[in-house]
Amino acid sequence: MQRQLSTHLYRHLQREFGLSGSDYEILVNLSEAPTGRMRAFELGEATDWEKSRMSHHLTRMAQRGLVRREPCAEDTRYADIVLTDEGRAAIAEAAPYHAANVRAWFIDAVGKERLEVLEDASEAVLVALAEHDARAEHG
Amino acid sequence: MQRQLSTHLYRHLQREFGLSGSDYEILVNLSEAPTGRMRAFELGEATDWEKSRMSHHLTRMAQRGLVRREPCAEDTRYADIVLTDEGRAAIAEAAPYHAANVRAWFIDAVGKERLEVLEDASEAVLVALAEHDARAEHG
DNA sequence: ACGCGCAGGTTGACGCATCATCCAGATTTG
DNA sequence: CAAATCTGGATGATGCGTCAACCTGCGCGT
Repeated sequence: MQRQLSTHLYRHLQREFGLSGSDYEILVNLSEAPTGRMRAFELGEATDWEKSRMSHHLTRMAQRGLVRREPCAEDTRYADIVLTDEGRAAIAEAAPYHAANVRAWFIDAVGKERLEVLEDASEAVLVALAEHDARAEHG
Repeated sequence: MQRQLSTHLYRHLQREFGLSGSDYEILVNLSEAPTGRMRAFELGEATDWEKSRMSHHLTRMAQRGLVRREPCAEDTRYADIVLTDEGRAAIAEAAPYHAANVRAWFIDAVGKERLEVLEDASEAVLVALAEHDARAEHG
């Protein structure tokens, strides 16, 4: 089910707006940032991606003109990521439709009560994984 | 959560047994087939993959010696996919550990009651997607 | 003051997934 | 019977994600 849902969601984004799910995630985070600029590792925390994935993806998005790397004052060696006008336009156009799809296909289909159960279940799985990691580290 | 769980599951398979999640899925299906041989499109139905993904993946698995394409009696133009000894050994070794991980990290963590709710929810999402597809086709 | 570790980030190689396109043989249709 | 169509499948190009290796300054210990 998860696969089918993601496939539908991302296919829609791709066909209607030329954005991948990953593009969308980055653009949303950037557009929600008050200053409109973030460091790569902040995006990493927000999206929970590996740093190398982030770097590769930002490179590709920069080539398509959605995003720009801009030298960051105060921290010589690193760069800020900033939305281009094009990037801002893309997310503004896509977001309402994507949100509507998520609501129709997932949130409404699942319903409020089951959604709460699902949140608890997710939490429980994450706890189980964290416990396993903890054991692996010092075991 | 779904991403974290899959990552853990597949990382374990990869590191301990050198198998990807996709490899595993194919091997399980083949090893469960009474005759030990299946046509590619049967595997496609069982896994719900696109045909081109199947073809590419079988090519890679064949190169690694897990699987073999064997001309199929009765149906000249197509080929059966058969497990090699190596493939059978790989799945026999990996399956118990993988199943244990799925149980510990997912099934037990979620618990029986929540699991049932989750099944209903999945079903509801699939219905919503199917309805959308139906509308799109003749609309 | 200097060396060294480390956090943030980049790069290259590789495997994987999708799309579009093509192919052969079988089946329908005119 | 011939032409269009359908089915099962292969292939090439391209984008994505991971791993391993590497680079670069900052900060810490001595």
